[in-house]
Amino acid sequence: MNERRKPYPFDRLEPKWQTIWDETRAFHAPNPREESFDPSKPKFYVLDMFPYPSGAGLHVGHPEGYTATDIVARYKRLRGFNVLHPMGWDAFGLPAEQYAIKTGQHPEITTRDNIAKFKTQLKRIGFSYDWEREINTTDPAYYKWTQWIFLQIYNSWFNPETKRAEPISSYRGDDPDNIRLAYVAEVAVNWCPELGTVLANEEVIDGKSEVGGFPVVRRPMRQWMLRITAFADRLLDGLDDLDWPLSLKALQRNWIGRSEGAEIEFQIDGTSDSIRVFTTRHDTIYGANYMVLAPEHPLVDRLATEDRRAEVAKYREQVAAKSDLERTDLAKDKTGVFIGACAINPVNQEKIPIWIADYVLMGYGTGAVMGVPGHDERDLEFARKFNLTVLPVVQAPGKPPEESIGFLEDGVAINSPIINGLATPEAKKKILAWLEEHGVGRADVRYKLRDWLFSRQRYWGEPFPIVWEDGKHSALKETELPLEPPPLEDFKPTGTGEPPLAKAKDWIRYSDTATRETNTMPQWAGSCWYYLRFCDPGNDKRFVGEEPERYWMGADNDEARMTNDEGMTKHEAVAGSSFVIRHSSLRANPGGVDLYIGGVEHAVLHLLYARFWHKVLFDLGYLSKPEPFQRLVNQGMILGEDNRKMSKRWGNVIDPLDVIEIYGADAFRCYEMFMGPLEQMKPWSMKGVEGVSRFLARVWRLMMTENQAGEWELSTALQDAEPTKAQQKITHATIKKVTDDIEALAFNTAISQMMIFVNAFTNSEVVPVSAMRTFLVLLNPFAPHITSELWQQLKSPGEITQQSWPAYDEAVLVEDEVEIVLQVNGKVRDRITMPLDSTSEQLEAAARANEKVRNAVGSQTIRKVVVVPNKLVNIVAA
RNA sequence: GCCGAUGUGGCGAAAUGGCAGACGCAACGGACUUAAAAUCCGUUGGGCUUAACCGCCCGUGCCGGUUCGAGUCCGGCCAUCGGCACCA
Repeated sequence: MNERRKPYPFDRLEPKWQTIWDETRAFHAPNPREESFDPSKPKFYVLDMFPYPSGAGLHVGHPEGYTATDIVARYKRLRGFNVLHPMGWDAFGLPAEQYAIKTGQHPEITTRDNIAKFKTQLKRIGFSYDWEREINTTDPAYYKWTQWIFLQIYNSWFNPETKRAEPISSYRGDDPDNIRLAYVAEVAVNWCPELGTVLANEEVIDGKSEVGGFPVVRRPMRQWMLRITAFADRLLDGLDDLDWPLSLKALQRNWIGRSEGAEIEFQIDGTSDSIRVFTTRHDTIYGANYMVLAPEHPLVDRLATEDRRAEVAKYREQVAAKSDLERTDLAKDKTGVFIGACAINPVNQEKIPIWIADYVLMGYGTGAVMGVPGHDERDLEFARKFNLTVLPVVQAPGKPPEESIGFLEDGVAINSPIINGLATPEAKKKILAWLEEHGVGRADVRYKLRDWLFSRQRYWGEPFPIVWEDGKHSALKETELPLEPPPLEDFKPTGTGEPPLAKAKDWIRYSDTATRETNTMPQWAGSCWYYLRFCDPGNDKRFVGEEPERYWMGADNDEARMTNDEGMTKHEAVAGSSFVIRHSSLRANPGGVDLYIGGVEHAVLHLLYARFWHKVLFDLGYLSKPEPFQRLVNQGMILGEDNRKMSKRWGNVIDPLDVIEIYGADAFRCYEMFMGPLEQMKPWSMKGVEGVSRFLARVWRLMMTENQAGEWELSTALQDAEPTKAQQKITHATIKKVTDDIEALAFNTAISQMMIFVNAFTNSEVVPVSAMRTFLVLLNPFAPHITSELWQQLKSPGEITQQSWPAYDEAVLVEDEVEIVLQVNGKVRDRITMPLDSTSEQLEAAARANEKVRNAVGSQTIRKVVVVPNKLVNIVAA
């Protein structure tokens, strides 16, 4: 069987150019003070979400985003930018550890092998990364600084006055451990028995672990938490000025889940205890005729009356036995028990019974709600189930009170003495004022966001730089970093919740009286700041040098420091004018990572966590900008040819290296970009790759022909000739279209235009070299290998990677004649050619004289004529 | 239920409110070839009409609106996908 004939020799020239780029450091981005640094060049930081190097190697999803950023990086270099385009490895994580448990091979070895494989594969696609900046989160020289940043967080608190993270030294209270941004707390955590570790809320999907899909149960444990909730408002406000997909901003906003309402205090009848509830509908308080506590609420034990105790205990047991999944699954049917005690409704002094029910969650608000069955679906369901009275207190527009039950929107208050007749917003204000006046309530804001559960019971992660003594934790000294994990033979989780590191008895012992923390950090820790490390990866004095950080992360002018998003939340500031000024100046002065492309799956994980760390480091004065990623784009998923998600199960997985073997890296890159819009989900098609490969082969044959001996040589059609007018026009039109499309990340249409260009030159007897050189530069970011080779074959000066991006001349694009569309009543009747810039009168006259127009108008009267110069004439007749 | 995205040929898709379907795939026809592959040239939304040319009608999920003119803007539905989900 003959070897499949290659349409052009990509198998030779692609490795050739990859070697040249490596050897000439073609894509090294110099830092300030480096010899080759050119201060006159503007910077551009274009970043990929660095991969977890799994054993399976690259799949076609990775290179989609990577190709997009590579095109932008190469394009920006040609436009004279100093481009930071780095790559690295997010290499701590469960798969390597689980593999280690199965095979006994140390995760370090697995990780090293996997990285080597990934790197080879990425290089084979021809990405223009600055490999001198490669980083690896499992490298002690890297995680030294992950640990160091953790200590910054540990040694900080959130000052509610300034709304900033500040060093713990500025705290004047008596128990600093209570207010640290990294703290230890006993909380009901997500415990995954199968994985033997706890997980963050963000890592639990439908009651199952995101990794592996194993069941997760609630279990109280002492764990490290990061106080991300303190930053909820700033994380929310910061989104406004970011150039991110709206859907992604919505995901984060949703996840943070801010709601404004009131906290109201209810006295417990016959005791001095009180219970606070949170509500967003304080205007409905007159309808509150019972109260519900979460079964885990700490006051339940105290408040339950003797005769109800057995019942209460039984219910609490039942609830505790349910997994999260069951608890939400059985959501339809309300359950609960009366605990015997009553509360007093502060507005009317009515005694209302207190229940516990699992539809109230301990984790949100105060773990207690006032039951307003008239205007809350869940409360209504509960009241109906247990035959509690239902009183309408908000009248729906156009409906009588009795039909307003179940009405959830804003209406008019009824059956509510203080606020009767008031529209909901006013009613809320008045009730709140009343509650405040009587000292039983205040305005309050609550979030769905929980503090970040930051410890894991794993081996393959960053150890905490923390020691324990007498039940108290303290930080390691900076000089003791990096703290490396102990060498372990047995990585298995203990199953008890005790971390594997606890098995290393020698390692744990810090001194005669102190022991090391044995938990490790979650996989997300390393990726929270890797984009900063890329700015200065070799620095062993600082996590990132000040000057490289200022240069690459954007702001070396004063304006940025003055216009950060901090100090006041937007919700407060919006009342004053300062917000408007700040808002516009932020927009005018973007910074940070200029373009960040990656999958949407990190919406409420990496992208939220990294923003949080960034803000802490910003507050502490280490960073130039309050936000890390100015512009973010999510690439769409690539499906299998059968339109299903690629998976082994369906046998529809495409291996990029197989594709490159047959069609070459350039064709692979171009096809991934030609498939459709970057952000869109789209199915793979081998036929499509073939089509793009044909296009590149046509580019090749435009300049090269095969001689008798089967060798490629320069085509004789190539000449130092002046391009014809038509050739010039198409060349300039292509420059314009490709330039605009790259800026808009519309790579599919850029490639279409280049296909049109090539089609126009195919079969030309004379192919002007100048037009070809221009074209090669345009195509270079997409297909860097073939264009580099052809550039050299054409004996062009220098390297193609060092050319400047062509400019187009608008004048060349101007036509002397234009086609005018003739419409009658909006329907196209004919097309005529007219001189450019014909007057409206000339166009109208030509239209009226046109035979097809006259036929279409017939005996009707012309009512109106719309003329769009150089475009169309529409005759309105009736 | 809430939030978000998407609906255009046989398929992937184009289209600053102004010629719907660019470009590519597939299909069909032709040239080259002993033949095939490769390559090049052409046709290709649906329908009606015509011997043929010509000519006409319909068409961007559905219904309505704004406009001289709507795939595009507005209102209301439907469907598919993604996220959140007893969040008070």
